[in-house]
Amino acid sequence: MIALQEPGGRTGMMSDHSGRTAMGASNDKKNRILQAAVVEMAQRGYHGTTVSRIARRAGVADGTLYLYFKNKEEILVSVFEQAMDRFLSQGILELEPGTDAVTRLREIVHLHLEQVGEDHDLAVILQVELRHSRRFLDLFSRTRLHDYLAILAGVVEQGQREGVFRADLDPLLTAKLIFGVLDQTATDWVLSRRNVRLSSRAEAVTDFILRGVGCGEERRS
Amino acid sequence: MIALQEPGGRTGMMSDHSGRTAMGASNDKKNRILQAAVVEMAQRGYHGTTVSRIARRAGVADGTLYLYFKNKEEILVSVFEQAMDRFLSQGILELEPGTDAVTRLREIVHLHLEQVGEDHDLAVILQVELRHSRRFLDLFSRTRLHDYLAILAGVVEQGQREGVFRADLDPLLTAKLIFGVLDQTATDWVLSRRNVRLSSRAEAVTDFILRGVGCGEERRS
Amino acid sequence: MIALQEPGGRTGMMSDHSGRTAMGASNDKKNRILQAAVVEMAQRGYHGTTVSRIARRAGVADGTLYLYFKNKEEILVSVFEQAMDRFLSQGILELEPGTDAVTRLREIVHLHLEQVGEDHDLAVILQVELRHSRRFLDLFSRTRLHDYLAILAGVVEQGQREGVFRADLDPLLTAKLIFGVLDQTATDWVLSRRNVRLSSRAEAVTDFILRGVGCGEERRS
Amino acid sequence: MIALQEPGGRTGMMSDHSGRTAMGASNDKKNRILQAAVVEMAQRGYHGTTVSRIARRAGVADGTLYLYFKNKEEILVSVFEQAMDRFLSQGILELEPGTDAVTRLREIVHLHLEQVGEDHDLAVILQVELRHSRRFLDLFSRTRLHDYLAILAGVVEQGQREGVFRADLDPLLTAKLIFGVLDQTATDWVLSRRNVRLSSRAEAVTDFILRGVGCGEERRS
DNA sequence: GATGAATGAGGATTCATTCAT
DNA sequence: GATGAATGAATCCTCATTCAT
Repeated sequence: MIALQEPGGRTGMMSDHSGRTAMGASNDKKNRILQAAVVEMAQRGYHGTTVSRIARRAGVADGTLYLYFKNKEEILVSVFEQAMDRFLSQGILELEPGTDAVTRLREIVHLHLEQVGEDHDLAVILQVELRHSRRFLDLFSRTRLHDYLAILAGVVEQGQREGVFRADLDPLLTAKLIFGVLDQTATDWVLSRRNVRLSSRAEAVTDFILRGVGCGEERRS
Repeated sequence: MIALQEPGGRTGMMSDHSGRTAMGASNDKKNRILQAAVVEMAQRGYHGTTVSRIARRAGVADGTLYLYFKNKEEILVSVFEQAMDRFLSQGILELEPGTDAVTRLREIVHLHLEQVGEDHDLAVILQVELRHSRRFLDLFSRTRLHDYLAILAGVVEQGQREGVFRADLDPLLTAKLIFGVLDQTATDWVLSRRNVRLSSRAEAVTDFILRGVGCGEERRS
Repeated sequence: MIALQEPGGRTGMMSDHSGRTAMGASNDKKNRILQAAVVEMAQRGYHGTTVSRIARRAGVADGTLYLYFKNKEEILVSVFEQAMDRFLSQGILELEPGTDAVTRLREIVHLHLEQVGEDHDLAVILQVELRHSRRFLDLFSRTRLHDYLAILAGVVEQGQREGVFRADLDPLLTAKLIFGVLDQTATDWVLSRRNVRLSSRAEAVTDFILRGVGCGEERRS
Repeated sequence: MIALQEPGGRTGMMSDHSGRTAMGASNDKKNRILQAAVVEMAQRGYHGTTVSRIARRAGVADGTLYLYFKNKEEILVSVFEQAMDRFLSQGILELEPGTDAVTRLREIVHLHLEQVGEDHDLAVILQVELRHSRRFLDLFSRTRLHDYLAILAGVVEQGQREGVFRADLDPLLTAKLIFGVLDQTATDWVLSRRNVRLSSRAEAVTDFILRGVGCGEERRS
């Protein structure tokens, strides 16, 4: 699992009793660099982020970054991957498939918003910086997002089998629309920066997804 | 065509009867610069776009850009504004409010996708490059997008008054979710670059917005 | 012809009356950069030469170098080519072929040593820095040096036809050995840096080439 | 094999009876470093050679190099000295002076070309890399080369005493010209990299040195 | 003696912006 | 208005050297 340690020197102390200093320290430093890159990128944006600033924030020399990453781009890609990993690994991909489609959808919506809403820096990266170039966006779309959409599409199909979702839906297209709703909600939250929890919108969003805007009368048109 | 404001306010006076030379030429040059910037930005991305390349493509000297724009950023902001203007001005803002909400929504969806799908360069800018930095995203959100969302919210309210949209919807929140669906559809199209027309998805999208994924049975849960 | 102007602002004045300032100035600046590179390279060596130092010596900004040269390497290659051009263009390649082989050989030896001995900075570059890497040495060998050796070999053949050079000599091999004698003489002069003129050794060198070390008795062994 | 001096002077004491471990191992590691440096330098050139690469090739840590050499330059100087030592120690300096001058010259030529032609890596260093900078060239000229030239000059003088070399030759100057011929032959071989043995040219070279290019008729001019 | 992680000075290159013509 | 040569600040990256373990 990829959990970020806190930077700031605390983790250096708590090497338990395992004496695994070598790798522990190395991992620690790499994580400190990544964490510094996250903060820099969230604050200054992808191109405003300089190697020197990351190094300074991480408390290491500029050259040290190159012991852990091939170049600047690799650092930033790692930040993206970490953000995605963190977003996806904590729950969404492991939702037990036993439950019914509606419940699963509800849980996914909740988890999605909860994950994004948990760390504002990572949220900025996920919702803004990650979209930075077509290259990244493509990368993002074709790897992680693809898995995510597959899960959503699976839920749609499950719902169709259970007879609770409309049978005429194209599962993948629908998955993308659902993702659009979630993504827009997250981006709106990142930009508006109100003091509400992002996940507090989960209900309304789920409702929109399940029922749309209509109240049923339109259905026969 | 979109009328671009003159910078500096001077040339705006000498319109019409003065012949097209003075302002016509000026406007022409400025437009050429903007057009060049659009193409460069769509091809190379926001940060890959250099002043020199824009100038070369526009067929003017580097220094000339600074006669029409204060700096590079202003050029790019103008490109964004132009993209938004072009997107919005062609219909959406002028939809006659006489029709019923469902029809209006259907028309908006159709127009949105048609507009974005019309010019691929502008679509890339709108869906990808515009999202690069929080700064631009903020700008985008707070100005033009805001107007757009207001219109969508208005349609939602209209639908509620007409009794065809659920009364418990928050109009603005719902407007954002609708926008999310449209935006995701557009982004997906830009990235996948298939040879389908973007507007061919209008039906499915409208349907999703109006009815959601559920088939009604879930409504009472 | 590639003659170096003097750097130091004198040439800027003497634009005659042609008013060809644009290209004149441009050429002037490029030459100033090249001249500065020559001095830097002679003093600090190939790798001790930095772009900044060249720029400073040339009296221009660092970035200006890149208006005239693609990168640092191109500057240094130009210096080499200039050194070779200057060395070869002034006489050796244009020796009238009417004279007898011995006279021509004598003239070549004299010209070679005179050319190299004329400008110490260029001599250092020619005799030391040019040998800097196999890459340059190869380049040097395969282009300019090749022409030079062909001329020398031609003189050898001429001498053989005239019956004054031994008939059993391989012309090209002999040309290389002659070049070796000249080159070593030049390098020795560059390194020893006595106050003798390099060309003062021309007689002894010619003599060595023509007669070798033996006094004839050895000939029949 | 060439005995390398110990740096720091300490280990030089504990020779022979102490077993081969202490000094043997030390010498071994130092030699491995030098060998690695030779290969790296021949392949990548003087400036392309990094401390890390030498260390990696030698199978030691970067820091270890600094236990045996003060800095990078000292390693490279040692490589040069080793190359020169190896070149000179194997015969040339120990040619028995009993023989006549012509035979000795013939032997020197043969040995020179044989030595250089024996190890291509060392040949590259001797003929190309050593010439990189005036600094190294000076070092080269003033130390080992000086001894070599003295021997050549001695042979010239001997030949003059024996009456087989012309009496009007300046011995040292002549020695340099002879060296020039040998050196050029070696460089040419290194660069052309044909599959001929370098020493196969010994005859032609000796012949050139002894008789020059003339066939005697010119002698009285 | 050995290690190799860490350092940080140094250098090539880009590019937005200016300004003399 | 138009030009484009010139600028120089800014930035990524390399690599010789050190030093705690």
